[in-house]
Amino acid sequence: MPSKMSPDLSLQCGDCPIRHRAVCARCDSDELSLLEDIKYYRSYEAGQTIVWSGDRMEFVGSVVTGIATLTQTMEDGRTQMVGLLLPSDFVGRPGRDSAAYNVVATTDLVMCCFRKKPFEALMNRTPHIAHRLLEMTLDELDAAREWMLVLGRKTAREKIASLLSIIGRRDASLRLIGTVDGMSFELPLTREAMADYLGLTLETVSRQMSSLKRDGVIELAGKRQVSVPDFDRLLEEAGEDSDGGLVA
Amino acid sequence: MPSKMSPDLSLQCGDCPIRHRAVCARCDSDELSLLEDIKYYRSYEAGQTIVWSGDRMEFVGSVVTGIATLTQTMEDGRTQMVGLLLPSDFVGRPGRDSAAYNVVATTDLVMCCFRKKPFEALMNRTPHIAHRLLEMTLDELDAAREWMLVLGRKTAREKIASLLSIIGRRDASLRLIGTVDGMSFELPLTREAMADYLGLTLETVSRQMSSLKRDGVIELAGKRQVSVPDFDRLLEEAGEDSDGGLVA
DNA sequence: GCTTCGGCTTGATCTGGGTCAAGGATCGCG
DNA sequence: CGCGATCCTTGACCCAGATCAAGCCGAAGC
Repeated sequence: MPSKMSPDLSLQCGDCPIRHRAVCARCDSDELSLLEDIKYYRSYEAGQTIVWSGDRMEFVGSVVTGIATLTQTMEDGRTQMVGLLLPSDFVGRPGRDSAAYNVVATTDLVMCCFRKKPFEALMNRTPHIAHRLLEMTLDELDAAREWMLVLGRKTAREKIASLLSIIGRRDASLRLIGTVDGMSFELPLTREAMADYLGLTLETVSRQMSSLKRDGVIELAGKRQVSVPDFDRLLEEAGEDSDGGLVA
Repeated sequence: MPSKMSPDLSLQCGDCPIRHRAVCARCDSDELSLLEDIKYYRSYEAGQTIVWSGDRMEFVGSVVTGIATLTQTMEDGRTQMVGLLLPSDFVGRPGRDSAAYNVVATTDLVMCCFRKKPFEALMNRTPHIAHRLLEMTLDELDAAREWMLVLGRKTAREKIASLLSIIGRRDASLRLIGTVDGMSFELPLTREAMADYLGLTLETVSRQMSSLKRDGVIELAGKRQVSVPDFDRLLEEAGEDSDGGLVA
């Protein structure tokens, strides 16, 4: 999960096209080369489950390209997404040996993985990395709690607007674009995945998307390409005061 | 937030009646005495706000007695509880200088506080403590995500049952009682606070409590004293498979 | 070109939980 | 002992969003 507070200061890891948020900005090249030694890449196809909740997880790592989601499921099939992983986000629970959620690739996905044992050893030897990991976990916790407010107290329309603002903001920061008025991005989720994120049904998601479009809050080119003529308007629809909002 | 996975292994800190979950089990007495040097106690009255979201927070610490909550509020007053702090729970965000949520004492409360700067310094010098802090944050993250499923996908009745099962379980573990059938505990929350935790209204909470009582899932002595004749039945009502459930 | 299929939209209807409103129980206090 | 005050319960009604159902659209395959 993203952070508004901690910009991505981390060093480039070898030939990875993304920067590993797990790697502290203060790490020297020695430490980077240690990371280099234990890393490997893996690709997954859209729809593939990377780990099942409860399974042993033998690596940690970062998303390089593509989108993954963390979901929880009840026996009767109700599912709730509890995390959205975009490029540069970290996956894994150092110190835990099994996954607490299903991790699913929703698009084709490339991950840069580190074998867990050596990574943990490195982490224990390298306070900066441990420190950065705590930072990241606190960021995720903030994001999760922010999401609790969305799930518990917002209307369907506000939920959709909140999700769009988060994805838009995240997309802009990945592309190093300031939040100027008028942004445009590709929605990386199906209506169903959006519904699972928001605790809604896909029909309600669809209706509210149509409604936001009808009211000029967003424009849709096709079903997935979204542009937002006025970001503050979107934030208002999301029930957030136009500055900050996330992580008050 | 509690952990099922990490039992409270930490050493007793000086004269605190609780064990500080922040302190790693492997800490030696030297480290404990360092903690001893920077700690102090504070009391709060029921209803008092300990920190406001966004305010500078100059300490971290543990709840000694009483209950506190973490809440987020929208401008129009809708509020969502995002964390429930029971005795021995840790409060604070090492490395962050301002609070992300309101911290409110819902009963009279005593906290054992550590001044933040020295605590962070100690943490940086003491990998075990840093490690334990990461553990605890991961536990809180699990709890928050578990709660996202509750908020997003459960019915009112399931939400109530989930909350009761969490409080009951937590209470039992504090008192070192195994989850034998037949537990009994004092509800530390008003109906309104329960509603804020569950994303419901207080009327709905009240109705569902009555309904669970009518159906023999719980018994109520007065408004706050709850007994659960059959814990598995409660878990079933909560929509959880009777083992584990939390943190799958 | 036609067919199929997954993803999406839209309509009609139903219902869980919100809202509004009227008390009831328990407590501390003068 | 009566008076608020706080917290809780219960009833009547309503509406946002779920559910059920019927297509639409665009890409892939033949």
